[in-house]
Amino acid sequence: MLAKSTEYAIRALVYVQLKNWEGKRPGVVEIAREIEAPEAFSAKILQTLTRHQLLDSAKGRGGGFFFNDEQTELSLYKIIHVMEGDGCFHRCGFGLKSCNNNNPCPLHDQYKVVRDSFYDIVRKESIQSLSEKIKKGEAVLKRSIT
Amino acid sequence: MLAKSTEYAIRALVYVQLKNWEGKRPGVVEIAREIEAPEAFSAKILQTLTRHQLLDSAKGRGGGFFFNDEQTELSLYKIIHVMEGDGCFHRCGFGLKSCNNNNPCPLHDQYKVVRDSFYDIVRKESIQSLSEKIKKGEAVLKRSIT
DNA sequence: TCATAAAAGGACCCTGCTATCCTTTTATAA
DNA sequence: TTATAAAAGGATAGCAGGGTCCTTTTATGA
Repeated sequence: MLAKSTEYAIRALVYVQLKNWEGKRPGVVEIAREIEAPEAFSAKILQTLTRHQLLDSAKGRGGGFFFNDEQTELSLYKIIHVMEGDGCFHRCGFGLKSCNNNNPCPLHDQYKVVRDSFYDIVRKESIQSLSEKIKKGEAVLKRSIT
Repeated sequence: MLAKSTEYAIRALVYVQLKNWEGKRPGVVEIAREIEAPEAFSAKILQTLTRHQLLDSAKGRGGGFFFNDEQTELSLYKIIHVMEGDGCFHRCGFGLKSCNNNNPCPLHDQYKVVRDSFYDIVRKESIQSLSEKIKKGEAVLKRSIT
């Protein structure tokens, strides 16, 4: 459903949030290791996120990634939008270009329900809400080594 | 959500079903034109479908594609399974390899609902049920020219 | 039996997403 | 003020999915 780069982006941002709450600013190497993503590719993705101002970064010694605006919640929708556009919330499940209520494909109504409920999730959930769950131990960011 | 080739496959099969009901066996050229898909690529997909026996074909003059087993419904699930496997019904929405009820990612429960309801749709709906809708004029197979 | 219409099959190309590498810029601590 | 740690950025490789083309096989109607 989501592109791999988008999945990495979300995992990376959650990790940054968790570290920020500990007063730390992780760098690319650490982030990539912890979210189990390739290092160079993670760097590219973090670059994209900072360029679009979903994230802040500090260069030079002691630098790293962090959220400057601690107030506003960063919804998953915003991240998806930056990483791959929002086509997946509009496209027809059947592949038709002009599928809508007036000109519905045979799957239109059923698919719409699925697509819309996914949309609702990514509007509601945010980097902060996901990070909270992990902090509380209700969820995990990567495979638990056990 | 679905691969392009899977979308073409479903549209092609629906078209074949509609034509079969008229007592006709359409060929690749006609099918590709009517479902608005590239001809050579459609041929590849139809080949895959017949090889997996979701569809029958007759070579030579007067040949074409058709359903031999008129009784059994062909669910969308079967088509998806043949075209791209069923990974999309099991994969974690967050990209984690070992995400499950015991080791949930922060999106696990919400995403599961979406994924499962999509699964239900493709188990219930079939080439026949979609074709019926089009026959009754409740839905369209391609952009209505108007 | 032969010309022809049709599907089957194999080889290949192209594009976009995934991923890597190397250089440049920037900030800081010593 | 200089060595170093870190992100930014550009160029490019790898690969899978999407797509094309050409040859082979098969059936049939004339």
